Amino acid sequence: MSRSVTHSYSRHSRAALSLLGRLVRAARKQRRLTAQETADRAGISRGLLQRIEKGDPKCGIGAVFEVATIVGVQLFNADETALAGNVRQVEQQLALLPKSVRKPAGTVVDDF
Amino acid sequence: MSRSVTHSYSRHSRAALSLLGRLVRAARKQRRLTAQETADRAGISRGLLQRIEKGDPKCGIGAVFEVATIVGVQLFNADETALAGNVRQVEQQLALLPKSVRKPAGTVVDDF
DNA sequence: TATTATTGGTCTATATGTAGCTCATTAAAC
DNA sequence: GTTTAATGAGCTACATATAGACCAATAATA
Repeated sequence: MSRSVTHSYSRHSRAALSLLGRLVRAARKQRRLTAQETADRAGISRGLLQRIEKGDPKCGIGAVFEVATIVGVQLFNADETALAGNVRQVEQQLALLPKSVRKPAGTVVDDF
Repeated sequence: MSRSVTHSYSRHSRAALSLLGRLVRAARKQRRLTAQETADRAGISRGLLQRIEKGDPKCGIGAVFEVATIVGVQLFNADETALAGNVRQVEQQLALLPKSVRKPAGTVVDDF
């Protein structure tokens, strides 16, 4: 029962998903890696790799990032060390922000 | 039966996951958005948002990208129109590549 | 200080993602 | 032209991600 609620994704999200999938596919072929071979290296099934390259929103983000890493698609346009640095940077930035967000009093949705 | 095979992720993937989660959290607080409010807008549960901000690899990439979009975290350091352009660009790049990757004859793993 | 929205954690039931096959089609290598 | 690896798609069973509740601890406001 309880009919499945199909959620829709924003145009931006779909575009990003599609781009990432195509980037993976292009990078994989440029490196002359077989779908099966790539899937094996990533520890996933070939079917899942197909969905990833198709931009399926329901794929685990860990699997997607792993494949991207394997075929050499840079995430965040940042190399290895840059990532760690960014993490620390955002960490400090977070420390300055209040622990919990709380609406002052009568809060109108002034978000634009 | 069939004991669950726990797969491990590369350092790079984990770093990227962690960074994305922290970026989302920082961006959400800067915009003074409640966890519940953000989850509602993204059409997901508050629990899932918590996992996303924690960098859980098992979250659906669609949900992650949707949340990132909502709180204003740029994916690929590219704006809306740039994404569509990139998709077409990679599309053309793909058209030039062979349809299927096939190993010549005796193929040694010369990948580095 | 008192109040209470916000958050983090846990738990359960259900929906669904994933692996692991199968088969048909395609296209690279010979 | 022939061979056959590579791909795309579909299927089932199992593992698990997710929603949605709950509660306790925290911290922002008054």
